[in-house]
Amino acid sequence: MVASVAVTRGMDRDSQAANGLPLAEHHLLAVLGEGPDTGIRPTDLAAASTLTKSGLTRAVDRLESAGLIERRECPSDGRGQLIALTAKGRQVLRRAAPEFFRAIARHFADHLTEPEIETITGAFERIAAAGRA
Amino acid sequence: MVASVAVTRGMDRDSQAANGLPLAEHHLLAVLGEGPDTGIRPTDLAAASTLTKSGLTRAVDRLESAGLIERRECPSDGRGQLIALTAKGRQVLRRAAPEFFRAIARHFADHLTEPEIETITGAFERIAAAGRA
DNA sequence: GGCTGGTAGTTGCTGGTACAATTAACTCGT
DNA sequence: ACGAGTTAATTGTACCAGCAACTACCAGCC
Repeated sequence: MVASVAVTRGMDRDSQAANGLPLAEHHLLAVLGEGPDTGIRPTDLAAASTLTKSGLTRAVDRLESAGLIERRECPSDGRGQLIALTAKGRQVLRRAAPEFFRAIARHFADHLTEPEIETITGAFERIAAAGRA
Repeated sequence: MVASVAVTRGMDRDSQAANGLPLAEHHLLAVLGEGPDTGIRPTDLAAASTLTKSGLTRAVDRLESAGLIERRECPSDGRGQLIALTAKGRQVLRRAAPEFFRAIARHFADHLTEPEIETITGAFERIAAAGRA
């Protein structure tokens, strides 16, 4: 717990310094960047992030006001929507990526050996999946 | 990040259900329970927890109002103080411990193998130490 | 077709946390 | 012994997150 908070806080500081975005919001952009261009459903985005549905709503509000993402209507479900990166959002993400990876190294990966990283990645993927269940 | 938030949130729910205390506060009691009976300095307690100094001040306020800990004057430093468990706090901690360990198992350890736990414990201890530096 | 049960997303509200500035007390050099 | 600089803890402020209640929409059954 202590370690994860230390890493998260360090990354959050760096993220804010680099592009003004809190870590959670940068992470949303990153998830969107890896998804289909048509966008991702808010519920799925919440599950892939560290936020609940309500927290996601506000984060999406902020990012939308900043012009980094947009809400689109969902063709298959009148209640739902699709969240997608704007061109600006894509650019911000691309420019921030190098520093983001350096931050991961500084706060996390540099303290570990290669086999440790393998182990941790696999184990935590399993835990995250269990949390979604 | 996603995994650690999932674990933390699950544990927090369980902790609140078990004894009405948020995870962060239960953790403070646990740290105090393992320290010397004379108490621990707030700054050290903050470093051993997930809180900053200011967050710690409020958490200590709450736990003190609840009668679980007490602030004592620090004999060696007039500015400082020593935070120590009260008898009631010690009792609450003891009663909550079994369920707390079950929660760790449910949300974390049960998903992992023994060697994975070894690896992760060592690695994260290192990261936590780096975060304190 | 209409009704019942369930799901998607939003909003009012409350509480916790961090940051920065503040006060009080310690330490070291002269 | 005194003053400059540092450290311990608190507080004012602003923000972010979650829960629970709400609205709008979908799906399946009679």
